[in-house]
Amino acid sequence: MSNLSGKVRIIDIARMAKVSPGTVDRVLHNRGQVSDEKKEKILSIVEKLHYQPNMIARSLAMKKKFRFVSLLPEYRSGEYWEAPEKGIDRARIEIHNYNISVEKLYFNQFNAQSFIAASEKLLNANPDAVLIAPTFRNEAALLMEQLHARNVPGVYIDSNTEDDHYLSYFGQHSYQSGYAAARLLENGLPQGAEILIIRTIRLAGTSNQTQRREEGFMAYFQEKGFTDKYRFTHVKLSADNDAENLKEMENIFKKSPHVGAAIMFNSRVYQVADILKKLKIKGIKLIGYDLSGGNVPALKNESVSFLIAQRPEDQGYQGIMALCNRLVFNKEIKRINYMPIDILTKENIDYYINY
Amino acid sequence: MSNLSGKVRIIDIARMAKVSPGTVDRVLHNRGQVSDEKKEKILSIVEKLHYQPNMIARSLAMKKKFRFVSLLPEYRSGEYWEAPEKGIDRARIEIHNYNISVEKLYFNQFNAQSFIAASEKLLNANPDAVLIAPTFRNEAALLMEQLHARNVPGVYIDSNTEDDHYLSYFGQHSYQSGYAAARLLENGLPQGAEILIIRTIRLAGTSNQTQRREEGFMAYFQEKGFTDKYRFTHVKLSADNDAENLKEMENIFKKSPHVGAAIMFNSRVYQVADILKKLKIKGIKLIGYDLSGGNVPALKNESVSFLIAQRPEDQGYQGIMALCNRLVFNKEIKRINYMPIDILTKENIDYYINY
DNA sequence: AAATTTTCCGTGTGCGCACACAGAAAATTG
DNA sequence: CAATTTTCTGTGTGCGCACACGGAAAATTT
Repeated sequence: MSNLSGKVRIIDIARMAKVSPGTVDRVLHNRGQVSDEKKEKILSIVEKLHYQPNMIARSLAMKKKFRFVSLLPEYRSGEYWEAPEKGIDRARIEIHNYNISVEKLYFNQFNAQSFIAASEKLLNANPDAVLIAPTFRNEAALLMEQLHARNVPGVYIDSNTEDDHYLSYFGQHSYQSGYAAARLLENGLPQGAEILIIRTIRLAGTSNQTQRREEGFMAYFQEKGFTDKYRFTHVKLSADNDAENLKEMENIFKKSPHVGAAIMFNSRVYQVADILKKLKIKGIKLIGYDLSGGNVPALKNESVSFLIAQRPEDQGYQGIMALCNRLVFNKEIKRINYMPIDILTKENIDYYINY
Repeated sequence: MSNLSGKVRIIDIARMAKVSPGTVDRVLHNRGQVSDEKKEKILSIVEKLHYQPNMIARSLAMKKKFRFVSLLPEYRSGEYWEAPEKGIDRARIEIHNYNISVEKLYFNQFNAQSFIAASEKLLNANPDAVLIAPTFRNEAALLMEQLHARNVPGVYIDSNTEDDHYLSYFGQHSYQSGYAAARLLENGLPQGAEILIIRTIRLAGTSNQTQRREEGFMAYFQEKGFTDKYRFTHVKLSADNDAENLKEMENIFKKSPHVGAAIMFNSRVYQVADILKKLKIKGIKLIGYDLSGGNVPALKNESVSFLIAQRPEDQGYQGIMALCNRLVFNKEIKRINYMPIDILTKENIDYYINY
């Protein structure tokens, strides 16, 4: 080669194959119009020299503009879904010079109809790639199928569906995270203690995510043969009626003096912490999920013992980057990407915030 | 603007300021040779339009080659220092098209002289930026000072020194990680239990890293007023004499029947797990650091309860990327970057490996 | 065998920027 | 005021690649 950096360029290959750069280009992009003879010669040289296209130059030259669209639940400041969006923005800034734009669409996570409406908008936007939080699984699968038919790659974050039309998934192994939570909860718990499993009643039904977590949680005790060692009580709280929730919890503690721990599989364990505080009940080991909203102060003031987190910002970031790697850099993308199951305590949480 | 993407280019600014692109270039790079009048006009337009140079195009055009050099301890496969190097390699591949090369130098982490020798090699290599694991703090600080005098930015990973000539640091808050470990160890431990604090004797003396961890660990018990609640026993093990270590531990357990937990602040807790297994001692809560070597199987077979990890791969990756961002993209770099204090158990470790 | 179509291939241009060079304008000198 | 120096500014080239265009060579048709 005659270039300084020692990197193989198209023109190097062209010269070695005694053809023009244009011909090499045609081979590399599979655009045909090349005789088999020259094609094979070029490919063998590409192989031998381990040619790697200079992505910098490629993206500078590329005329094509990519349009990414994300579809996430609406949120208010401090809520869970702020984090994935932050990750998406970080990715956007990083890749916007590759002629990639990222638009955002939102739906109401308690209203399937709004998801459907947003889906339509998304399809009309004619995206080159999409990132979806499939809160409504069936509707999401339907959308993904349509995208697949149009050859538009899509990634899921947070949870995935059972259809196999998506390019990639970034999220937690919900079952295993419940299993890990069980271990933390059980550690040091006295025999015969009562464990509260608290759910929030929702119009839309229990999410698949929290359900799998609960399954994993229970599996721990079953596998260890601890189902008789503790008492499990299921509690249902309203999503909005605080007064009623207070009464409900008061009743439970009246009936059960041996409650040792409680767990909540969604991101609102701080509400339970609040209730316990109001009832002046102490010494209950509380475990919840995610860094959102009131959970951080609750962990810091020790009313919550552990939080299980799932790197939501990374999910957004990596989801977008996967699409970029696929479309722009033509890389292979791993299909299932489980995020680490982060265990947060008062003592280490500071190093997870804004990391 | 007349370009499609809506991005401001140098030529757009030139046209608006009624000058040539070359003049704008001179202003942007502070190369002088521009009249104050035009300079100010150009700068005001740059400001108003929020001009952001296209880094893609810049790096394609840039003639300058950057030479990064890393200085890490030598290691054998599976050992701790394999991870940072993996991160460095990942960064290297990602940035090699920006005309950045990364060379690696090594030293023997038990021999200060080898660090000094490697330092000399490093300086002779005339690097544009360096990444250093300052195992030998004084020697590292000296090296950093010389680099600083030559205007060569350097980052520390793993631990840092007290000099202030480094650009940035990526590593764990050792003290706090010891504090967090204490919390995990104490949870569920019965009153009066004995806690073993195990060190490895080293010729080079205790590393600053493990010392700070131990300080944080002890601080937890002091702050909580638990110093009398438990008994603390310090144990010293040889770095190589397994037979002697076995005898030493056997003696300890003969004398102390109430050992409830043990902690080791370096990455070799699996050795203690081995010893306990040979002595057929069970029910001891063992806590250690890092995912290296035998620690992973020890955690998985439950002979170790918790491992504290510090994302060594990320340290290497982010360290190199920081240098790249500083030199190539001229970005501001955060000086102190504490890595999350990851808490690993049998239940979540799988999702940290190869993440 | 000439005309037409199809297959194949080389050349040229531009992406946005850095940087070299030449040349114009202004300032200084004699 | 001409000659020289200094200050300033515009033009041109290339980084490695994608892609359009035009045209040569071969294959096919008339």
